[in-house]
Amino acid sequence: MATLPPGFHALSLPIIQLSLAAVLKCGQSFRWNAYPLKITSPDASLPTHEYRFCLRDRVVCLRQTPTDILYRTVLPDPQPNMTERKLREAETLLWLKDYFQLDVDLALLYEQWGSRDKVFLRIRDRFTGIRMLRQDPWENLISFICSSNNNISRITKMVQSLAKEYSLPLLSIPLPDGSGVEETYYPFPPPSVLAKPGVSTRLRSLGFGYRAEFIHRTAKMLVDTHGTSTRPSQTSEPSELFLHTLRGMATEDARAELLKFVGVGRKVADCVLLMSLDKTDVVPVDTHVHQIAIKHYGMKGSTKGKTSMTPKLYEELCTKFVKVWGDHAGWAHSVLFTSDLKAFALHGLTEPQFTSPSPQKDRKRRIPDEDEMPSLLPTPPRTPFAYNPSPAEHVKKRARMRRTPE
DNA sequence: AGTCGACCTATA
DNA sequence: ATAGGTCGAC
Repeated sequence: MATLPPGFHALSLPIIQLSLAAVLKCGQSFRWNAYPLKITSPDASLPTHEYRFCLRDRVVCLRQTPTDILYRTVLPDPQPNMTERKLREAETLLWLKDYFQLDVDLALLYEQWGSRDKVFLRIRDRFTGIRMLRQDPWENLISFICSSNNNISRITKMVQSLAKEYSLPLLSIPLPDGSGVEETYYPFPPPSVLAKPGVSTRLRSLGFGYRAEFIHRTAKMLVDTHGTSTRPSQTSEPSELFLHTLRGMATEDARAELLKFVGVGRKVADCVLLMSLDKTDVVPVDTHVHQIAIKHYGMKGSTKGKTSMTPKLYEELCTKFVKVWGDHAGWAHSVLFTSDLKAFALHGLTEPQFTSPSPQKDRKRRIPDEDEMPSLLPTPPRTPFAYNPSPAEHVKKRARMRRTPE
């Protein structure tokens, strides 16, 4: 590290402990912005991106080198004096350590997961530095209410528009690419704001769909139960504090509390438990995780015909993964999940690049074969269950779809 | 107690 | 047709 960019401080941290690029865009938090930096020379020791996140009272900017996290605090005007700024910078450092849970030795966890699980061994070197964030429970809860029947890119748009619609702009600063264009940042709105009348109608018109009512009603439940104190503008509301207290509860009790909210089923509750309530062993099971379990961990089910996610099956999958990975099973799950996301992304990126005729005669949108889907590259062992003896129904449906080319 | 259809919307 | 599901009614 020769010189630090203006305003930045360095926190020594091997990239193996944290990969910002992987962690901030893998569907844990939906409110980080990533900006490419203009590259003058292809130097691997220089950051390629800047990442920004808007907290209640400041914007945190991050860059990463192989050996350090570079961080910078941006405060709204008027700019405080030097001693005050030092204080804020110290707060940001504390926030970083808490948010990224830097007390947890990720290299050690990877080693343990690898020794317990051969499947994990195959991917660990290609997906390093993927750790669980320690998010704010309120924001996390609302974000994952948005996640039902939804994909990451739309969830991201929804959460961002929620902040923009219901929070005042905190500050504006230029993009880091030197273009001079300014971007405005909005904090995540507190429960009292989303509990106000008319919110669900507005959210619907913003494209939240049936989740609009869930969000409004959940916010209302919280403020009706815990009240909304006259807050001196920059502190947490009672509802938010309540959600924080779930961290001190046993997993089952905390889960029971979360399940009381509308739009919160087992899957969403488990996401919140894992991502903001310190329940490191909780594995949120979705269709994707189910597929991974079938393909690589010998769980029953077919990789094609859709098996419905019954509560019983959900429990079975949970227990299975906890048995495989141990007390940080939820963390390990996140690594697997991210590697699988990457596998999908690769298909989107590499396929159109075949300029020369590929050996497979380019059918448009051909379905990837079983073996190329998983990110677990080096020949995944074909489990007895991975083969689906009767794909007939699926094939038939596809054939019919093709017949309407208009 | 399990199972089933509806639900907003965008995209492979 | 499905995306990291949940709700309400059998």
